[in-house]
Amino acid sequence: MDEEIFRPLHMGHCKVACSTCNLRELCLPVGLTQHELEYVDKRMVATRRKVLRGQTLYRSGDAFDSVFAVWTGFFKTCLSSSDGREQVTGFQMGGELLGLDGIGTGRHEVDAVALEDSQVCVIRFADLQSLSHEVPTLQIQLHRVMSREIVRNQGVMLMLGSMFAEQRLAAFLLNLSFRMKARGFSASSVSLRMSREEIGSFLGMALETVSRTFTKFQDLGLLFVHKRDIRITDPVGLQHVLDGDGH
Amino acid sequence: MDEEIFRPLHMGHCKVACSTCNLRELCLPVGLTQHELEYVDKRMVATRRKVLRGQTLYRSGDAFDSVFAVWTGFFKTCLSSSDGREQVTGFQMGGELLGLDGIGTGRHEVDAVALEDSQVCVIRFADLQSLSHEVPTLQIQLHRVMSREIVRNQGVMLMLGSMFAEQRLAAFLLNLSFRMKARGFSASSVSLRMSREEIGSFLGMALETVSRTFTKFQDLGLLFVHKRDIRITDPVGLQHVLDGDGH
DNA sequence: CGCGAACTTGAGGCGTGTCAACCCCTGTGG
DNA sequence: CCACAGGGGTTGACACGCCTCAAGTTCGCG
Repeated sequence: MDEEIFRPLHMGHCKVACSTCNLRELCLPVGLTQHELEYVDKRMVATRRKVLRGQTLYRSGDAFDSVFAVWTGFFKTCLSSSDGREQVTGFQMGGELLGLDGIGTGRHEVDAVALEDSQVCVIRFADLQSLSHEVPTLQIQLHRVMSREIVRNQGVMLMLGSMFAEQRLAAFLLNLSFRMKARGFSASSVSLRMSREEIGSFLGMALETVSRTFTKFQDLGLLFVHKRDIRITDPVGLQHVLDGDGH
Repeated sequence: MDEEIFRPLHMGHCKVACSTCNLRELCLPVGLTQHELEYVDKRMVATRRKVLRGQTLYRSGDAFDSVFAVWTGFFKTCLSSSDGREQVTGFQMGGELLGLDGIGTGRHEVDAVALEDSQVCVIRFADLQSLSHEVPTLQIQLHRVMSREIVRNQGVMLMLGSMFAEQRLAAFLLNLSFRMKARGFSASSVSLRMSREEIGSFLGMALETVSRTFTKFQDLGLLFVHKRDIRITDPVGLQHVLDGDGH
């Protein structure tokens, strides 16, 4: 495959330093002291891996031995059932962890696919576990991340179980906007990295409904849509849609 | 309140022993050696708490300091959004853990309500964390439990996002049946502890649709319904419904 | 005995999925 | 350089699954 040509760019074994990473306040080591960070740098063997757009970071069924922190780029995770139904279960951006699904069984339970050229920090889970013995803050932080993932997924369940299409899309956009803002990007100007189909799968609706709802939001003056570029002009209005004002 | 009368029965400070618990192979300490189990008994201060039917074990917003293992009985967890929508996010039975949602923020994010008179083991999370330093198997096990919770929730997302009402109810019943069987109960004779409304909330459908689907399953010869007693006569047929055979 | 909660069943309407046509953009190969 | 194919997106017409509303039943309990 052509990708072999790019191997030198993969930086497959480049050493990673959390202490100097600009995502450290959003990522696993949140709240660690400088001293702890440097200790983690020394002890945790994390390498970096490049994943090109469309490539999978891991697949359902792959043996689990590492978790991955998104450094640059954008991912989706999706779960496929035996009969071919597919559900996007989340989108991950800088500082977010991938692969926690594999801990339970020792095998990954979902696919993780890059939606744009991306780089992840590869963290061997055995290392993380043993290191968290020595750095209690790190252990606490790992537990927090996992717990938040549980809560986040329950929020998605609320969305899928009890909202209309408009509310779901509003929730999705506001969430995306919030996360972009936390990473220093504009909260109003969102560039979607995923297709209408992927949004629809995540939100439990047909891609046509996603498209229609975008145009409806535009007609309502809440945002401007141009392909995958969204400019949110009325976040408060979007919040009202989410809150169900008008139903 | 009358419940004060029953205080002596609450066994609020009764010492709990994992090593002699008949749920130990389903609960947090799965896979620990006898020696490790006894060590856990000595070091982990777990007490037992009784929760009567309809009472809450904890509420969203409560300070988090413990996780709970269901010993006897049956619970639901539900998430309520600001505008009063409510979503049941799960049902928990013997050996399953409650309260993991609170780790991330230090406050519980959902309500946990007993659906029948129940007893839980109260495990102070700080104890669990420090003990897991000394018993690596325990730490691994905790991580597994949390990971499985994440995967389970993603399965629910698949259900809510891409299945018809019949498939959802089939999935729900088969899952319940499976878990009952794992606890030594009959897989075919299931006694529901929750109302149609609670099932509907969990499955993202109206209670009337739950009711109608039950009768439809009965008409198809898949099961017998009598109020909350379900007798599954054709689990394979139910599985076919779940798999979407016929759509 | 009567009340209310839980459940069932029916009728009708609404939200959204499905199917199809069409447009736009990009990449490819003649 | 243009023709063409293909993927992604939009829009419309229609169908259908499920929600809503309402009435009726059963059961447990005061």
